[in-house]
Amino acid sequence: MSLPHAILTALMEKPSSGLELTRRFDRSIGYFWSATHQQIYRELGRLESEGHIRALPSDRPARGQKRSYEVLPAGRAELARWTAASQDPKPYRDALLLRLRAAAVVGGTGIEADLRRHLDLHRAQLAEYRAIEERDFPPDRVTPQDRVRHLVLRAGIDLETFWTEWLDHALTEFADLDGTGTAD
Amino acid sequence: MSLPHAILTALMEKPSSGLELTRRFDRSIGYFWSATHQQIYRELGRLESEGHIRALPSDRPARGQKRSYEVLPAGRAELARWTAASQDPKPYRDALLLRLRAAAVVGGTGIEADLRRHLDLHRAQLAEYRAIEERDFPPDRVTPQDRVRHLVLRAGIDLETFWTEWLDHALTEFADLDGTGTAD
DNA sequence: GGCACCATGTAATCAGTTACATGATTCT
DNA sequence: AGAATCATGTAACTGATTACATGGTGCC
Repeated sequence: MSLPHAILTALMEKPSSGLELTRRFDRSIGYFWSATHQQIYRELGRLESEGHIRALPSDRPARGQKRSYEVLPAGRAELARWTAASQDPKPYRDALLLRLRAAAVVGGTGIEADLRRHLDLHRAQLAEYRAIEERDFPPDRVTPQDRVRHLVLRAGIDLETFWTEWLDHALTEFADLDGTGTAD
Repeated sequence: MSLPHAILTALMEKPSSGLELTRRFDRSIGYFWSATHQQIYRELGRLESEGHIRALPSDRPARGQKRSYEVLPAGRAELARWTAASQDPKPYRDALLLRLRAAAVVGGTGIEADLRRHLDLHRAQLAEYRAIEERDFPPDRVTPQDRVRHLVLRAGIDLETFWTEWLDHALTEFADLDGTGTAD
């Protein structure tokens, strides 16, 4: 039950239409909570019917017409409640690690090319995060809000750093294995 | 489409019944691909009807009776195919980072207790992984299979290390903020 | 017989993905 | 008028979660 709260957060930061939200989910928010436009429109409908958000009065309701939303007090209260509530971490799932374990059991080195591809993707993501850090978080002018946001970005940077290092290490291991034989 | 392959991998390592698989998913495999017994039984049925696995001949089919499965050649081939196929990484989702961003916008420190709880959980997981590393991966006797498995375990250890460090850092940031005021 | 535990399932629901549909606006 | 793009949706499906149901075995 996180998507509605992701949308509430985004709308608190700045009232937006569905498409604008979609674009923002492709950038900042999507870095840790991705969503497609279909999900977003469906959820905007729910949030409105629950009284958590409302369309800006200036926007008349019509298909193909832009409709921007803002958060109502009830929505803000719900967001604060959810933020403070205790939540168990979701069970972790990682297809790449699973595939590596599978590769160990079927004895395949066919996964190597994809490891390299993932390494490139993570390197690119890391570079993007670092660019954001330089642009948006200069050492001076740090409000409490800025510090929390920087903390979140730091998690992204450190995670991508971990993956690039791990994949790099994995690839050298595989290079070794190819030399000594991998068949079961 | 990873659960069937997770089950195939587990069954390749050792033929098992549904409940035994469930227990193994609570331990080793579940560390990067969790599944409940309901999912597992459903998937075992599918895999059997597709001819990827079969019940061991010794087990007669009856409700409440143990039924162990083994992987057939077709299942092994499917697993090898899937292992070598290219797959895009799934979009990342992390509720805790989302909540932190939400906290920044509603100005709440109520999330602190849960950060501490998550820190404890990650510390415990890290300790468990390290224990497994010491028990199952002594420096000597390293077959290629062992090296790949160690690599996977290393990913788990490094990820948990990252989270404990990050959460620790986050908590000190929050301690600072409480001193200077966090309200928006 | 009653209870705990082993073992296998069914059903309902929910969140996320994929494919497709439709209207409005702007540019040529 | 046609094409591109902006903008909002519908529908079908898949995977995962939650709650519940049922039978079997061993033990007291």
